[in-house]
Amino acid sequence: MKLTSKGRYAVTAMLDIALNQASGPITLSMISERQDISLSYLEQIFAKLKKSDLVLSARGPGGGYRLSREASQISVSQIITAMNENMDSRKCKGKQNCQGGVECLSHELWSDLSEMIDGFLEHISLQQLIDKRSKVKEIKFA
Amino acid sequence: MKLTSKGRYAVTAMLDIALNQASGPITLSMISERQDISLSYLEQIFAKLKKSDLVLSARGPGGGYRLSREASQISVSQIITAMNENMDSRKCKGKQNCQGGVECLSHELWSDLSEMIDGFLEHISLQQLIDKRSKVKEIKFA
DNA sequence: TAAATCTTGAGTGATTTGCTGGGTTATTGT
DNA sequence: ACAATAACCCAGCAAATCACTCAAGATTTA
Repeated sequence: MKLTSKGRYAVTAMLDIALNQASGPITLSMISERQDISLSYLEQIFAKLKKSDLVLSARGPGGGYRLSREASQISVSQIITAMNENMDSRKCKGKQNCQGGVECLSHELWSDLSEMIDGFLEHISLQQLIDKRSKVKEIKFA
Repeated sequence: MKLTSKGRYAVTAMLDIALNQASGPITLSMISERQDISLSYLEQIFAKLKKSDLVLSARGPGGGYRLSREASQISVSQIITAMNENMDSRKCKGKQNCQGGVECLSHELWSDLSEMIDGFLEHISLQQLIDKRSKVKEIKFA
């Protein structure tokens, strides 16, 4: 789980589509103007979004991008994960004496935390971000 | 809220101290060996950790670092925030027609999300990571 | 055919990453 | 006093990543 500005751009772009796709497919030019993200950078981002089946594309005039499914069925976690396809999480490579011993504990704890963050973002969909702005802030922990 | 490998290193190092400081201050050399992080990089990281008052240092023989307070009083959020001191979050700079209009909505939604992630990590302390490994995985959402 | 749009790829300056290497202070034990 | 230990400090540096530009196709619509 990595949370960079690239992921932010991706979520922003997906939100833009969710908010505007009622009137038809959204072109990258529109997103570029509205969200102030360069066209070519959007192209890179959407190549990954499409690879992960989060958007559908249509070429030619009148074409553009649409969400591949309802906004309620797309989680923030899925979008961010799509950006870091080459996940590292190499655990203990490069260290010989790290076979489940105490040295490795911190690594395991970190990957637990990473899973927790991922699980948290898995519960937040685009639709939730849009609809329940005030509500979603009140998420509490057991 | 930015979640990079630097933050991971910092959390790992803090966990290492929490797990080992019973026998006295922990030197960076020890962390370097145990966690396989270069000494100089640790120095950079601990400069920030100290600046944020998350650790105490003692020089000379027998010196090293200790947590500035109990592990239960140090949240993951605090550690990660200490790494990205120069937080950007520039919202809508560089765009004229973005004065609370529809164009800005995605930005607001993202910063809501960012707050949510931060709030989530604020609820997770080093001690929780260590103690309640199985328990903490069962955090549920309202 | 012409225009719109996605698709692909090469390249680029700026920044960050993670590290090397050199020091300087402050503290401790002998 | 002296030497060893350790935190501190700083300059640089290759590699990676970031965010972007530019250019050229490929596909669809009108």
